Amino acid sequence: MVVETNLSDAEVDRIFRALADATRRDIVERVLTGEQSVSALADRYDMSFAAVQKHVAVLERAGLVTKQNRGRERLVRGNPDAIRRVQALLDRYERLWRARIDRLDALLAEPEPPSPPAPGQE
Amino acid sequence: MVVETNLSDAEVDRIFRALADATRRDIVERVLTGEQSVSALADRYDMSFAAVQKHVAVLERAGLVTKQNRGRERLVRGNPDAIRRVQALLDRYERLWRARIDRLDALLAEPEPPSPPAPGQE
DNA sequence: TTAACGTACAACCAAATGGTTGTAGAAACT
DNA sequence: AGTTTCTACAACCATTTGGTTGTACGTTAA
Repeated sequence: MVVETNLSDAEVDRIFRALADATRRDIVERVLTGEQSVSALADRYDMSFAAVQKHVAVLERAGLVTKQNRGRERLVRGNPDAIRRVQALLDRYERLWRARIDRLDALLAEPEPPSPPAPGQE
Repeated sequence: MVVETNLSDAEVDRIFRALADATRRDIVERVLTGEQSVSALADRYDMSFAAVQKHVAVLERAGLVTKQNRGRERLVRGNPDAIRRVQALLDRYERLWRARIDRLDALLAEPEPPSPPAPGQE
């Protein structure tokens, strides 16, 4: 499965920043397990309703959660696409590192010492 | 391959916060591809040396890069372990979401309509 | 209709962030 | 020795962040 990675720097900024807070990560876990209203979420944390509301807003701006109106409630649910996009980013980082290790391994396997060889004139 | 996930909230905070900046993500890419001195990195960005130095310090505190002394230079290199740990975190999130989808699918597959059944008194 | 609930939003505050300049020290070059 | 290079770090500043309280409004319940 190929995941789209067309994310601007600012979008990636918002996603990582949103995940850089334990309360927000906990909210993401809860609403991935099952959707919950903002006040149901707020009951679980030792802070004001408005503070939790702000955290949800940060997650929403980052695209990590969506809100849906039901009566007077706002149901918050997780957005798995955003999570996959971040995973794709980190996969890319790991591939870059792996390519570097492979290059170093190739160098170590060479019989030649670190003399710059001016290649193509063997 | 099983990746250790014994990270405190504060450590995860630092990792995500470190990645929530385009300059720092670019630095991570560069030093994963190959180690570079701080001043070599600073030449590539339109900001002061001290600013780049701060960015490297943020990455180092998050464990995403390490620094090694070579003469008067500090060689910065990426730490792939940290990247794998974040991937493991996101994998966990995605598994949570998948479990939720499976549950919803199971509900939809049930023949019963959404009548709250007062279970055990059929 | 009135009261209670769930939410939105503004105003405010302390602390952290991301940048700057300046000073200073250790290592390398002439 | 003197100078340049690379780094470290302090001080400062504007903006953002993460929390608070208070007010207002739509929705549900009595």
